[in-house]
Amino acid sequence: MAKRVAAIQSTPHTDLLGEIKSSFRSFHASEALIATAVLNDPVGVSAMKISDLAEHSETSVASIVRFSKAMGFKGYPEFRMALVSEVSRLGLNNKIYQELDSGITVEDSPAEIIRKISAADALAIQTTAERLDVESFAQAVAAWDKANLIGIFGLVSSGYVALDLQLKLNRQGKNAIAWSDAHTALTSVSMLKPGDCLVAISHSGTTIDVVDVMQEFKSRGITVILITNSLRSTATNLADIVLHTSARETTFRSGATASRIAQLTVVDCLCVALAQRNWSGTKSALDESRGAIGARSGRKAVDSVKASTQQTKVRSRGGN
Amino acid sequence: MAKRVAAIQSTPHTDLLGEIKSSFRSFHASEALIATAVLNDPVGVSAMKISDLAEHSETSVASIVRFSKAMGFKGYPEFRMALVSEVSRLGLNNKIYQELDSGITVEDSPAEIIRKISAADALAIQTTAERLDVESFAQAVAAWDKANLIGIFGLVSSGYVALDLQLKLNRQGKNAIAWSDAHTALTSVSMLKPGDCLVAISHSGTTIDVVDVMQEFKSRGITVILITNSLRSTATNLADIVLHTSARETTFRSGATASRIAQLTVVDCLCVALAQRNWSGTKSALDESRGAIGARSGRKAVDSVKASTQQTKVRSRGGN
DNA sequence: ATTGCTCCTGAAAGAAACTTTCATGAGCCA
DNA sequence: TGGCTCATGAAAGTTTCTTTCAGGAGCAAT
Repeated sequence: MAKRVAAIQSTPHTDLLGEIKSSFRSFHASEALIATAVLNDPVGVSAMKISDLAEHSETSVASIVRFSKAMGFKGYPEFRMALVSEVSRLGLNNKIYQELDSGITVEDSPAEIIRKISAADALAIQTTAERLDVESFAQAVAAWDKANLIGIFGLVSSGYVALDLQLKLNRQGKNAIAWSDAHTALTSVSMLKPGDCLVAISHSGTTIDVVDVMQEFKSRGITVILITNSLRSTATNLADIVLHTSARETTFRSGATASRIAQLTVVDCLCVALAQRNWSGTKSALDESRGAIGARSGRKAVDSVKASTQQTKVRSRGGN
Repeated sequence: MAKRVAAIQSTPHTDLLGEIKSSFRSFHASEALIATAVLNDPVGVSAMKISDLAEHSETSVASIVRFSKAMGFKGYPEFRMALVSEVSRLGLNNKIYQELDSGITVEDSPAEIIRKISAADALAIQTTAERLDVESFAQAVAAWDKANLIGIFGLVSSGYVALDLQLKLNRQGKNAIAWSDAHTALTSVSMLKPGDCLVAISHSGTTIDVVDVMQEFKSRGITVILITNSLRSTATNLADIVLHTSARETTFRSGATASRIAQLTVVDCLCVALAQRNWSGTKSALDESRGAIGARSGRKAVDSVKASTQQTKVRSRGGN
């Protein structure tokens, strides 16, 4: 038996019922009885305590404990948990990940709207992460690290990402400034010197203002980094380093939110990578800014529940 | 408490975590601690025996039994089974989730940083969507629809989300205005009349400026909608409608980006739901704003690649 | 066929997990 | 301030699970 146990124990029980089925030949009499009971009615068994199952399968509690251990579990409760999990998983995993492209219709309920949009957003992040060119990513971080000042340019929605990026960089003590319109950006062009960076953010990569700004900065020897969804556009041709987002827009989504969320993720990754690069230097700057905020937000309205709740959260963070 | 129990018992626990979240306001201190522990780490809790959970949540085993019964179960084992089932159904127990709390270390490669952060962001969206209270969501949409003017308030990072929301609402012809500091917001308070809405966006729900602004607007009979990550705070007690985001912050992420991404998703869902409500009316407004942008961005630099890119985008927008 | 061995099996003792009870003390209203 | 209600955790009580142990079936060798 020892061999069987070892073999099964190594697997993480992703297909418990299948395992039971395939091990069936090697079961002893009482084990076979138990296995049969489980396979015949997994849902029913998953609701039974050990003594019920013993009676139901016409064996004994001891045999069930042995059976559970033979299947690689610590005891019956663990086996039962896995069975519950399996039953639940199999019960519902039919209708998941379809319909991403189906868009939103007039008949969709609020719950459906939430599900569809969040799926689109999550997918945008995942595909962006998968397809992001690590080489370019590393180059961008290096360029930032080298720069004395980082200029950031984005229009409308992308402008909010630009502001966000400025905030993040400033927070770790990096000199950065965001512009949300071409005129301001062009007026400020002499602030940046060769060796500095311009980060341009544009979903389409074709908006004329973005192209104009990139051109002007590039002509002055400034490294131009572009964050865009387009694989090939006027802007991508112009940029020194291109970071692609991968977001599809769905019906009824004028605001290109999936795209902006993907941009935020890219920006976030870059900032963390930069921070990591200067780990020790960053830590103190972060702490300083946190301290400044904490002092203000904690002034009143701290009841005991909230305080202890927060504490729990902190602990669970570090815990596992 | 009996009333609460009865209400919950009638449901078959198809969305346990959502139930916990939406009942949160009615929980007592120790119940809130337990709920927080469960929501913060459902997978971890589902593996705990009652005494472990008591210790982890800093309460007692007795409180956990009471909590389980309050949620409509016979006892803790039944509650735990349901939690296991839920976790398995949602697929939360796969490896992406497990890695979340590992944080980012000095040794992580750029590829690892990208993977970890994108996983955290995607998860924030998914859990937020899963746990968002549909009832509150629908109420918020209805309140927006009714309002003549929607005020929006958020500080710093949340301020960008506020601006974004304003943009989205304006785009569909809805009168809305965003404020990024308390002084401006309070100065403008008389712009809103009873029946109008204030949307407050705050990750923690404790920042004093946010609370002040909410209080002032509420006292004037304005419906206050709050988007926050905190389950219970001064702000949640004050708000008429609370929409919860579910984002955990990881090491080295001062900017609370996962939280902001979750906020954006919520905002996006709300806007789409509102747009859907006024389908015909919206369509023309969207077309108008698209027309205005198109005219500008098409002015020059139209190579064939870019043109086809844009066409693809337009098609995908209108197409599905 | 009988002996002796192995190893499965279930009963019961022992351990662990869970539930109930009850005293305490915090919060609230008069 | 006093009396009330009610949430809370410690500990006793109950249920559920695990381990131990003795009985006995199967099998091989003599």
